[in-house]
Amino acid sequence: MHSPSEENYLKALFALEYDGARPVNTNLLAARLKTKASSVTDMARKLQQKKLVHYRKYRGMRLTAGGRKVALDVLRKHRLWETFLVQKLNYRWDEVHEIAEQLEHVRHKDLIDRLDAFLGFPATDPHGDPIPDRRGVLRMPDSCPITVCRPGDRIRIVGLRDSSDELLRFLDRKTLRIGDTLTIRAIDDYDRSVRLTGEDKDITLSALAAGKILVEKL
Amino acid sequence: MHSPSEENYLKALFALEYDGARPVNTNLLAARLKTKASSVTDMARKLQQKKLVHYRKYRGMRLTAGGRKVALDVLRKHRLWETFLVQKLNYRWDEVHEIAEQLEHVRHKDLIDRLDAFLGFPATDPHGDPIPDRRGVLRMPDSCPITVCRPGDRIRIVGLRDSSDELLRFLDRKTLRIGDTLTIRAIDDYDRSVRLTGEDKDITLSALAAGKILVEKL
DNA sequence: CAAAAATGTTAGGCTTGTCTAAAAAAACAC
DNA sequence: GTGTTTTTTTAGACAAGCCTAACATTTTTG
Ligand SMILES: [Mn+2]
Ligand SMILES: [Mn+2]
Ligand SMILES: [Mn+2]
Ligand SMILES: [Mn+2]
Repeated sequence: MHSPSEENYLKALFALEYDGARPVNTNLLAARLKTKASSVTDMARKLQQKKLVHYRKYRGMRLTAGGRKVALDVLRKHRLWETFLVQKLNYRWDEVHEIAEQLEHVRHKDLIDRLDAFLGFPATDPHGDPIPDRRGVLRMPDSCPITVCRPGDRIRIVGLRDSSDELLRFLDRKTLRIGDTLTIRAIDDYDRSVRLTGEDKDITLSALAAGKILVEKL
Repeated sequence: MHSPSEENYLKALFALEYDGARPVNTNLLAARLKTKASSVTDMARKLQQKKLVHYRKYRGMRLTAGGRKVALDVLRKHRLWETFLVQKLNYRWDEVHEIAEQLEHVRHKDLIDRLDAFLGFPATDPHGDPIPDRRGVLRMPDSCPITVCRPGDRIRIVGLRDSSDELLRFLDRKTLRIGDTLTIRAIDDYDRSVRLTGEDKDITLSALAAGKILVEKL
């Protein structure tokens, strides 16, 4: 079907398009995949032949409907395996990405649907990212960064703008987790830093950090 | 470290040595891996360079201590993943081999030890094969084929001579499983076929089938 | 033990995925 | 709009892993 490498390219392509890059530039994809532009060009031609992307020389790539479906299948696998690793094997949320990066390429008829059932059909992965369903439908999160909240708002943390290990460990140090319920106490006029309180916490976040944390208003 | 292909060669080498082939012939390994003799020769040279096998032209291969350890690690992973697939994802025992063939190559510091703990440190896989411990120690099974039993013996099925899908499905049809306790009723003088009874079964096995089933006497 | 058969190795080629360096095209700047 | 800078593609190379066909060695056999 598709090689691990092809799957990685398609998943990266999906992520970049999701973030608004349309079409996706050669160098952008190269940076994301830590590879060289020339390798990306080679893969672009191969994926185009397989009708997984639209590609015109010097004009970048876009996923076709078929390529998008493959990308969503890989994303589903990635996020379900991450959920397994955290919920069942007690990994920390900053340790699972690289393992899932390998597990997402394991291929078998209904392995992933059985894993989904075993995990109780989770809606999101350990980082708060929505898990595509088996048809490839991705729930659009109804959330906003903390930076757009007002003092007095009651909020719940539902996701992150990115899941870099640095951000994840930062949140661990602040004892903030997906699902936490908090109240915005104040936003400082000088540096837009945010003071929040929860159960038994009183936390101050820089505007930089607050901008990475996605919440829903309660 | 080692590529999936190298790991597959080492695991196959271990299995063939375990069955008594020492040294292992090029063609034997080629048949086992469904590849060509010339590919095996190529890999022999590479594994020798990595000091994972001893190899002399025209004389076959033998695992070194290092190669044996790698093979046992892969075997451990294979059997633990098989156990996971059967116990947690409800796969049948004849479906899990090919999936484990992929999962065994996933590499991460203590993934397999965590999986081991999650499964409750199983001693054997779904086919009754012993699971090497983390140091690479493989418990030697104390079992014999049904064919060497005598009428009147009380036995427990503990393993199989091979785990081919055909044998596994044959045993399913006969409602025989690992762990079943049975009594040998008779061995026919004409064709050495065996009649056994258990809980609520009365089964006749050909000598061919009986020779594949490993039991311990109670 | 010499010829024949079986087994194993080498030579050369293919594919996938990667890279560097050179060339081409596009975008930017004045 | 022309020249410069940036981006992208092409050309050519390489490693891994596999293949076929030709050749070499070992084993078997009469
Ligand atoms: Mn991956
Ligand atoms: Mn995630
Ligand atoms: Mn394998
Ligand atoms: Mn097994």
